[in-house]
Amino acid sequence: MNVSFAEIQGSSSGCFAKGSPTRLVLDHVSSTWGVLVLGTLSEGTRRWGELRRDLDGISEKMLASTLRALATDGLVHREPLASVPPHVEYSLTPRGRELAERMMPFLEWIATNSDDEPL
Amino acid sequence: MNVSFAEIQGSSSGCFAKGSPTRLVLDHVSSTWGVLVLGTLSEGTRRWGELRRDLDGISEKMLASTLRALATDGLVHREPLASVPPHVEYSLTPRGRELAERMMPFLEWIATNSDDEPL
DNA sequence: CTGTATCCAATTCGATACTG
DNA sequence: CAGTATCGAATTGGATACAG
Repeated sequence: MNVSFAEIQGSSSGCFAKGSPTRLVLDHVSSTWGVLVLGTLSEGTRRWGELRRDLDGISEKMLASTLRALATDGLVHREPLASVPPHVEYSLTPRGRELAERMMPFLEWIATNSDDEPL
Repeated sequence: MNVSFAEIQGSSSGCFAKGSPTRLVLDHVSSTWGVLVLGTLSEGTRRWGELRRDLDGISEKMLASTLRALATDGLVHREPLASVPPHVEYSLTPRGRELAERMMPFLEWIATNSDDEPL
């Protein structure tokens, strides 16, 4: 391993500590829907209704709060279109794309190693 | 991005779907304490009491259930030592180490990009 | 020392209904 | 279409006490 966990933690004194900004982002991103929203948006821009369909099983409440959290963290961009009927488009910010890229190898490993492996 | 989210999802038909083994592991690993336990164990073997001290703020209940979940997933190895007083050592399995390695770039990015960045 | 059991508070989440 | 408001159910999480 080229970077140790201790080094990461030490890099900003008590990072991942309860209440730290780092920890907040970690919580947002590592939540069930956070991961799936970021993954879906990594495919491209989506409208509210599309996200709701793609993320099968998500409630409107969770979709709203997940998007708001990620937008606040500067990972997701919200673009309201001045049209009738109203449309809003969601996409990853450059930061969001960076994060999503680093998340993929991780998700890929889980997908290929956790769907049937015995123990 | 070299691997798309859609490809990952499609790779095992409905992976990350609610109730799938993949989703279970994702939930365990992406929980607050799951990440921190894996990170700490990536530093080396730890005893129960050491983990409790290192993971400041964790309750015995959460430590127990997190360790049990990760052990069930085959990511953490539990080694009871036949001694008095009793000792138990926890360490990452080979699979756990693989996962931890893939988690590090991700954690590193959050640590360096989310501790002060404005927006 | 290493846990398990229990109780209780706090939070999360989903379903539904409703607004701009 | 794109949300917000509200309520209740379910889950999570912590503190404490206790057992092997």
